Amino acid sequence: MEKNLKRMATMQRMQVTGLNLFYKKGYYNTSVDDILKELSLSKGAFYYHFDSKEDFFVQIIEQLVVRKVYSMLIEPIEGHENTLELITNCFEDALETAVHNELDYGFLLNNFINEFNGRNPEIMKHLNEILRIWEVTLVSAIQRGKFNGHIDRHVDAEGVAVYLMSSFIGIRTLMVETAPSARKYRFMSQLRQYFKSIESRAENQPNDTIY
Amino acid sequence: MEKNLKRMATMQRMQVTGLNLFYKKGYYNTSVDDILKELSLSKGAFYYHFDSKEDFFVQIIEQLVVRKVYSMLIEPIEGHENTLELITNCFEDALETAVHNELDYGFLLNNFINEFNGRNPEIMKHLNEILRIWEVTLVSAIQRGKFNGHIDRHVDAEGVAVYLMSSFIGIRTLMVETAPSARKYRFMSQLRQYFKSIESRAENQPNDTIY
DNA sequence: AATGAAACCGACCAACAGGTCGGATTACTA
DNA sequence: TAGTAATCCGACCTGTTGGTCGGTTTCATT
Repeated sequence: MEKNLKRMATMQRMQVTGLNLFYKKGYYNTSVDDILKELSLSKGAFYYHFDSKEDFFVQIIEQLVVRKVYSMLIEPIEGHENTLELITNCFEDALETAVHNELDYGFLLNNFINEFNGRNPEIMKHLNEILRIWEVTLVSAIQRGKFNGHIDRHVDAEGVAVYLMSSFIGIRTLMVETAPSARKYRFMSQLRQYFKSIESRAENQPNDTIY
Repeated sequence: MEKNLKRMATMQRMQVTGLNLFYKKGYYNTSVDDILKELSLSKGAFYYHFDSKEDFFVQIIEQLVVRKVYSMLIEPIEGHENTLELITNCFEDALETAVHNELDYGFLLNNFINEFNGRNPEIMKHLNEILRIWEVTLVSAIQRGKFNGHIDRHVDAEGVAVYLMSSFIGIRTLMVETAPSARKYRFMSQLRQYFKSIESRAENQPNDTIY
């Protein structure tokens, strides 16, 4: 068990800087040597731990990307309170992080999906899987909201989920390079506006105490 | 004038297949030879007409991408009728085209922005410029709507524009590979829902004849 | 101290990238 | 039809890519 410690450490070091570079420069535009140079490691070390560049990236997805998406977009909306509020805060936090991130290149998933779509089905499978989990999480959050009475019973949970994902993916692209903070603010305002339109009507009036 | 005819024809042929390949495989992942092979042309012909691969791409943006965005997203919403309806129809058409496009790789602008962001400022300048024009067009459409009385006077035009762009960019990513038609339908439903929430109140009631 | 496995090094390879260039074709003009 | 300019060809150059491999270092165990 403890033998693997060094192995794990090296692999993780590679994966972390690998993800950073892939995110910054793109997968196809980042060479294995680029990553190795940053780590002062050799080709031998790399191919000792990973079968290929592709295998390396798949492991990055499974080890790092999945976790990132989980902690950023999945777990924050798994509570049982007012789900619209949960989602609002979740998006707010995620976008705020992006604003303060000095080097922002947009939504990780979006970038990679665009890069691999139609080119690498194997990797696309992994990326789509993450999207699917996000979607499922959102759908069940909306349904919880409907059950809780926070969301109007007539709204289409799947529709709302798709709409939310779309807008989030898009705003992350729009926030790179051009007025991220202002755009975040405008986006959040309109998101709240939209949420108001799918809230249960009783929510807006004082006569919602149905106990 | 007529001398340039052949020149123009060849250049355009190169640009058209160039754009297709760049869209399909990405800029960095498409070699000049790839394009030339498809056209049965030689390196010499390419570098006779274009200074470099980058120059080639810039010209593609100016000649083809700009026009595409214009005819697809700008011109359709420049009318003076109910602008929310114009935008709805515009998005509907654009997404429908995407659904029927056998090989769809997402929103052209989004793909390229993700690929060049942080890597090629020169090209990013051109892409951001197109985004800006789209934004301006949307903003003035919303303002026209407010003036017309179709849109509530209190809504933030810039906010709506950003929200619309975001959602469109995002849905185009979500429509690749996974249930494009269903997602398009859900998206459009929610877009209409959102639009209802920014319509002028009088619009929803029969007592809106203010003449 | 000896040993053997795990971890790492770095020279090397074939394939391919963008770009050059001297020459061959083609097409227009006189 | 001769000549000249526009167009195109394709061998070639230099640098980079993902990947290989024989060898060296590191380190726990005996």
